[in-house]
Amino acid sequence: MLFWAMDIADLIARDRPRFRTATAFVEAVLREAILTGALPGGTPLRQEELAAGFAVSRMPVREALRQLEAQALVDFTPHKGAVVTDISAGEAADNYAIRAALEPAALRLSVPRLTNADLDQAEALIGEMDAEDDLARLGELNRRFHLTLYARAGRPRLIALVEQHLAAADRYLRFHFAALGRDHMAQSEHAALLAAARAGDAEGAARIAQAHVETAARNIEAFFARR
Amino acid sequence: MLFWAMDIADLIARDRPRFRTATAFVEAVLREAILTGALPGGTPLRQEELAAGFAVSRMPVREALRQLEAQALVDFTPHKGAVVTDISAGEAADNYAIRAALEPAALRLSVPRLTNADLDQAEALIGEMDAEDDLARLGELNRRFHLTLYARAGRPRLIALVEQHLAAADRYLRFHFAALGRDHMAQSEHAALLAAARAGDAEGAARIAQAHVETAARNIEAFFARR
DNA sequence: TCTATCAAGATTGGATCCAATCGACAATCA
DNA sequence: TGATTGTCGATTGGATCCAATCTTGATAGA
Repeated sequence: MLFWAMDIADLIARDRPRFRTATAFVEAVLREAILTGALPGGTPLRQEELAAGFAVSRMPVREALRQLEAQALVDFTPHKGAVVTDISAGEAADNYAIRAALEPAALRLSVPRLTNADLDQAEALIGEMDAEDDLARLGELNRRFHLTLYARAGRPRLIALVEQHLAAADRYLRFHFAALGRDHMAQSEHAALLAAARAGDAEGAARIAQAHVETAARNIEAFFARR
Repeated sequence: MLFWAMDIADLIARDRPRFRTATAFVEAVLREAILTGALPGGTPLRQEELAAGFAVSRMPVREALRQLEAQALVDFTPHKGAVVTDISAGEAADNYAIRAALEPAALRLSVPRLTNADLDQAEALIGEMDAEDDLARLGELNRRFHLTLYARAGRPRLIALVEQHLAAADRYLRFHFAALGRDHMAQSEHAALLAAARAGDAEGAARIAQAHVETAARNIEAFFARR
């Protein structure tokens, strides 16, 4: 049977129609499962097992796995199969190095063009984060807050890259929160980031964002060192 | 028939054994063809045609196309097929924005740990570029020069991202060189970059690299504006 | 006891076949 | 005449089957 075998029937009934092809559906569900931690790093992904779980043949599964491989979410070895990429200290360091470079760049482009509606939405998201306790929701809100501030960068590929790495970082944050509880420091940094954005200070916002990511990187690094 | 139908037989005989699977082979050849411009942007990629050209079934072709899609080298539309991503001004701007952010970051990590052998190799590559006239070779040398300086960053995913976008940039550079001829300015910037690296000045190298990428971005932008 | 070899089962890679979808063009109706 | 519908060819999506490869465990030999 499958890990979330009980929910999969509902999932198919609910979400499958939203996708044009079975490949797209399988890919979306697997990515979600990996990013939320439902499929932990190191889990082997047997094609036949997944195909049975999704009630499709092995082929859409194979194509979905290929795409996940290109997103560095699974490791593919010829004739051995796919394994969920495990979250090592090295992987985390890479992720944060990339984000520390990309997110300030996105802000420099986006901040001067943000509308009041964008800024209000970002502020609302900070409020929601204060009230939210569920980790999965918190990660989602955090991502949406940051992406709202990057929305006007006008560089779709750049933003897609940021989004991808932001989502991957949720896997580390899960550890982080589990170890540290709620991160009040991050919330005050979010407020500072929003204030800079509202003031139209792109350079200041970029600096805060870089420091924000680097702080998170140090936290995770310390966590891995203790473990 | 296939675009490079005459060479494909030799290619199979020579390079196919170097790959464990047909999928990997097809993917490598297609990527090379796209990046070198042999397959220009907008070219539709029919699965059956490619399969016949590579003397395989449609399945490895499909898997290869999925991976190329995740690398933004082809656009995939359900039930319509794959098309080589065309090089627009927007795509180029994205590429350069990403590189302008990532390459300085790579240098800050790598420069302090470069060995004399690394630096000598980079210098040798500059010499080779002076002597080389073939555009394809020039792009390859340019890429190797930059990657040599990033080699000690110790962030494999970051470097892989840089490598991928550096390779994609060759498609724009092809236009650039075609329009402008050899770029002497870039060569002197390479020399300045190497000098900073030799002096152990990571920050200075990062600044030069960022300016280097931004200059290239402006050149390409101007080219697209004229066209 | 340790190592090497080999055979069987499991699992993936690749080929072929069928179904679903799209595009274009012709036919029909307002 | 113009819009709509329907049909056919082309092309992709998905299922099933076979081949190639890996893993595991048993067996033989030193």
